[in-house]
Amino acid sequence: MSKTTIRDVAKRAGVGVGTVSRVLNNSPSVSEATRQKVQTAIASLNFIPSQAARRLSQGKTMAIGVVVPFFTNPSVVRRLQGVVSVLSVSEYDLILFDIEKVDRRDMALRSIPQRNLADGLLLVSLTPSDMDVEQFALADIPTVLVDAYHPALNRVLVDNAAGGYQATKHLIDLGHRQIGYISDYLNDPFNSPVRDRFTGYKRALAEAGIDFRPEYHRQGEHGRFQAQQMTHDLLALPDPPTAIFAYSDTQAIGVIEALRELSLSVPDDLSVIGFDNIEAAEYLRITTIRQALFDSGVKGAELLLSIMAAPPQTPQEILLPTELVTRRTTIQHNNAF
Amino acid sequence: MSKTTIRDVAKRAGVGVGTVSRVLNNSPSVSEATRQKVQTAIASLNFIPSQAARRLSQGKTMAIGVVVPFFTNPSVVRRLQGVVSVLSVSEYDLILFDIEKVDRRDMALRSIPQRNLADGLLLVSLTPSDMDVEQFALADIPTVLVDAYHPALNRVLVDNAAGGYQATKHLIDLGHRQIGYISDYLNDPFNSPVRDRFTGYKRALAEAGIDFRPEYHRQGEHGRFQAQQMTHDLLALPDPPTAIFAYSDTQAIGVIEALRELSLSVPDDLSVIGFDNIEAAEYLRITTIRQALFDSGVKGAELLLSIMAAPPQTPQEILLPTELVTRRTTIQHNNAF
DNA sequence: GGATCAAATGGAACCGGTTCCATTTAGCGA
DNA sequence: TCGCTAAATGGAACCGGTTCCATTTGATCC
Repeated sequence: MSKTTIRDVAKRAGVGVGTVSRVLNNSPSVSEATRQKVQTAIASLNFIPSQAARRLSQGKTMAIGVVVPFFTNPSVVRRLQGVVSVLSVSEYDLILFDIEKVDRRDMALRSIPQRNLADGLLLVSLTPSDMDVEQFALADIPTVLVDAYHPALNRVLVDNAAGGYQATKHLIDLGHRQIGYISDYLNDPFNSPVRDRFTGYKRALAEAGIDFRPEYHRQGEHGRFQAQQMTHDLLALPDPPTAIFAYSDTQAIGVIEALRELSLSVPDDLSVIGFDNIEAAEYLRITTIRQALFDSGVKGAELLLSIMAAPPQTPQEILLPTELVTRRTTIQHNNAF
Repeated sequence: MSKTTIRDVAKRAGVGVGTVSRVLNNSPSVSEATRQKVQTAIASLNFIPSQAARRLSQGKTMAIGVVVPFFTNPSVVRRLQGVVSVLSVSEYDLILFDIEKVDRRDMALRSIPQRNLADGLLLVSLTPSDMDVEQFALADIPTVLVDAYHPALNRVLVDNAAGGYQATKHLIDLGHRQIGYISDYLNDPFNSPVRDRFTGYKRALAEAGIDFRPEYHRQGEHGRFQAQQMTHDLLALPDPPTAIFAYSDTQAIGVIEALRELSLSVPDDLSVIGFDNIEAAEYLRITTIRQALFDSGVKGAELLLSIMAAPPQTPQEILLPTELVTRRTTIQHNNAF
């Protein structure tokens, strides 16, 4: 029942509303004696200033909207944790939006800036369309992309092409020449990393003089079970790969489970490399490409805060490196020398 | 630059502000012709109603505050995913608060209802103090606890004592009589599950006529590495346990890593059982106690929404069951029969 | 002692919606 | 055609803060 207002406080303290407001905002131009009187009145009335009223009169929301797709995806969660670690110690509240369905994407992305309930927007692993970007500009809302790209927007990126190259190169260096790639759908317009890693994969193959074999590339919905199925498909090939590069660690886990089903040994029968270095990859000793997931969230949040403080002329870009982490799922291939 | 207001729209459409407001809120008492005029004006001015103003005049925030401790804890994340799955399709926004430090707990819990920026509050794995609860009542803010208990508040609970009993009973049934328990600090006032599971552990021992041996119980900060260390301590005992019950799967992973360091085999040399059934437990084939993590979040969010719609007279309680999931880290103990 | 100026304070106007009451308009029956 | 009621509409007041301008207070200096 916090219906006490600033005017009640003013009356109780025997001062004007402006003075109470000044006390609330630590304005220096209030005498110590008055400040005390007001503080006493606030305490005795159990007064709680209305955030809504403050927001309306100041024209600021003191909130940041964070939009994530598939909140169940572990790498998205890890990035979000980085975002949260920064925002939870900032003066901004974090409003979380989860977009599970593609058809909700457009609606959500359009409605968030419109309702202007946030002073800034952070999109994680989500590529906005040109129309969305236009909306952001119209609403004049500072926006940062994490793990997604748009030329007009500030972004924190991971060098996915380099990562795809590193992964494939690692397998090639181990003597593998038949290397499968299991990934999400390449033609998803909102998922550019899947294409970038594929580019790196093909470049590594080309450099090593290995022809790209389309039948070695399988694509499907992202997920452990789908990857498991695709692995079975790959291994049913007349000339199956000796190593598999999985687009994500989650998918690498699916690959490994498929092999377990077939009583095949990893890495002796087949080498597997993942991507992301999520926690489970460490537990399962999966060789993978580490990308700074948590850090990308941190950097994204920091970038957003700095942009909100001082808007840059041109979109900023932060590029994070990838790194090979060698564990137990990849091994030298015993070529028929 | 969304400085167009409802008055601009009214002028443009040649109607009163009240009528525009009615159109915005789909009031039935507007003629179709007028509605069209207003819609046209809204579209041509690119008008965006201010959420802040609406909130102030309506006295509702249309937001729900969700507070989690240690957002990096996988079981907390899983619960949160359940919460998000419900709220993201509701008409409420989700404001996320993460409390990493204990000293921020009090401040956060007190300030959230105070700033009344949420119509409802959901605390995950976080026990509020009596003083906090008083604040909630004072602010008249509907509150639900998930995985935490307070007599005056609505809650969604897991039967931790039963789970602790099940875990210990399972080990006893396998022939183990020297059973260690690795846990968080028992005296943490805000962590009641740790005590409940301990109670179940002791009850199972007592029923089997096994004396509780204090040296078999180790407690420390929650975490994989801490559990790893405690395992080393336990195994350095003159008469070490043959099985270990870990308070959480995360800690069970630490136990297993310690054993790997000692070149001991799980489960042949030592049986290990965890708690929670997080995803990694499945990958690592860890025997554990399943609790409905995701579902607890779903139930909590649903309960909160229903309470906000119709406040119950007495605090509601939902109790979720636990279930033994047998995998590869526990095995029959070869007793000296 | 009086003039000057800075500090402290009061309070109306404002932020942009919603709501409710007063007023106008339309529809219908006699 | 008049009267009555219901539907549609206009707009002031309000939500509870902030801000800015006008005013009061008090100290300083000549």
